[in-house]
Amino acid sequence: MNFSVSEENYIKSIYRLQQQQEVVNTNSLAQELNTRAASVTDMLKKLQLKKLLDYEKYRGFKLNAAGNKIALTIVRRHRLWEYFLVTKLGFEWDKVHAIAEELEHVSSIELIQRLDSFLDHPQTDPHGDPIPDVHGKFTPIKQLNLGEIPEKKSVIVSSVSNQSSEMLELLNHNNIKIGTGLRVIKRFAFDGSIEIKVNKQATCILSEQVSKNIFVYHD
Amino acid sequence: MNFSVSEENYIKSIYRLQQQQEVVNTNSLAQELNTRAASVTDMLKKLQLKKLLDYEKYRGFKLNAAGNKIALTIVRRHRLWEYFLVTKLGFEWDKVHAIAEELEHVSSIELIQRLDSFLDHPQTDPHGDPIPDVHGKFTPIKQLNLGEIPEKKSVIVSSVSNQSSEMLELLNHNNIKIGTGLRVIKRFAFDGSIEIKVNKQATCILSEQVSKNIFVYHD
DNA sequence: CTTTAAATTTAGGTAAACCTAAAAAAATGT
DNA sequence: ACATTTTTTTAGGTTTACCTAAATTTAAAG
Ligand SMILES: [Mn+2]
Ligand SMILES: [Mn+2]
Ligand SMILES: [Mn+2]
Ligand SMILES: [Mn+2]
Repeated sequence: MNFSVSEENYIKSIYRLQQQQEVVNTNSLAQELNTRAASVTDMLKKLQLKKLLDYEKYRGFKLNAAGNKIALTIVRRHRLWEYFLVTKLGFEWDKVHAIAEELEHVSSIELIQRLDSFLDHPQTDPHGDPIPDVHGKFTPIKQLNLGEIPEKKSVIVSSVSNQSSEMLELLNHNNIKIGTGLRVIKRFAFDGSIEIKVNKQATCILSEQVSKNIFVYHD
Repeated sequence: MNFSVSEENYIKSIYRLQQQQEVVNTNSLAQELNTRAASVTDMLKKLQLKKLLDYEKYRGFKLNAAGNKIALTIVRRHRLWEYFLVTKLGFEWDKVHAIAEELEHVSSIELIQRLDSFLDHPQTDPHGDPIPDVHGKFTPIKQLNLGEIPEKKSVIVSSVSNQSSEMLELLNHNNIKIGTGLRVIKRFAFDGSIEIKVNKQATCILSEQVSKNIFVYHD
């Protein structure tokens, strides 16, 4: 089947919200998509008619198996394009999302296959999020929150949940990116801030607000 | 200003038709866009309102300076993407047009600037058509038709006006592509066919139908 | 168990981009 | 010049994806 840009955006947003809430509700989807609840209801009916959605009036909704598969192909396209934009065209990570939001709707299957080969089958996008393969499969890295790593433990940055320019600026300043090795030196109970060593070199202090947005895995 | 996918497709098609006819008429545009005359009239009013078009009811229409500029940026995007698809992703030339037809509508200006740099500022697309620069300027190669090159003259293939798979197959078979050197050995008055030497090596016979679609410049 | 508040859906409407059929204008043939 | 054909426009629909405002359902509070 073939989907409109709007349908694809709805599907992807529902998928995203499902990572947090088992069942999605109308208002949160409306907020996510910058639209109104009434518009969401319209689209829900359409997606249900196309058999991508489990939906009961007033009770919330979620993607069924078919819907999930579609969502994963869109996520795959989005993240491959983001990877392309950063590694080949030299964009900073905070600039790629909006562009990938458009590119992800280009529908050629062969295009994505070839792009994937050209990029050497990357496993994660510039924000550390996993890229599903052609069949929608991916290995979710088990994410530990830097805010909860105890002192003296060494970890590697796997992803960052806040992908704003401000966050990027802060991380760049401290030479932290996806794949960087960190060691928690000291935790300050007073404000939740932590002192860390970056790549076995410089140390720096991160506020709790920052460390909560950084996800890591064990060394 | 910002244009819809539909508006951009109309603008580009009008531009294309203007290369052949000074003033464009409703029916030919409808045919070009696979739509109906009434739909074209609707869009003409809109483009006129947006001041991109010189248009007088029943009298035909053409892009004004502003419209032309827009057209050239869309052509630029289209051809850069085609070049990317062929040189980086390894597509054959007959497969890229439809995909570029979608990619050309991705609106980021920085994307196209960076893509252009990444590709090393190519001058022509895979079909030999010139790629306009950021300001819409390009040097139109003066096109000679292979069907009119006299015997014993050597030329270089600059573009091919029929970009079908069938044409590609025939050219591939004879090792002819953009940039290939050709020498006209003999012209046969009987059917307009010509014997040519390809890259100073093998010779082959091209029908008039084929040679008319190949454009060349002097060695 | 009501009453009130919040979430969701329905009703009815708009704009973009299409369409068919009919009317109007321009071009053509004799 | 006038009738006929062709081209183009207008009139009036449709579909998609939005919207606001009102009605309905569910959840929360007293
Ligand atoms: Mn999108
Ligand atoms: Mn991402
Ligand atoms: Mn297009
Ligand atoms: Mn081309």
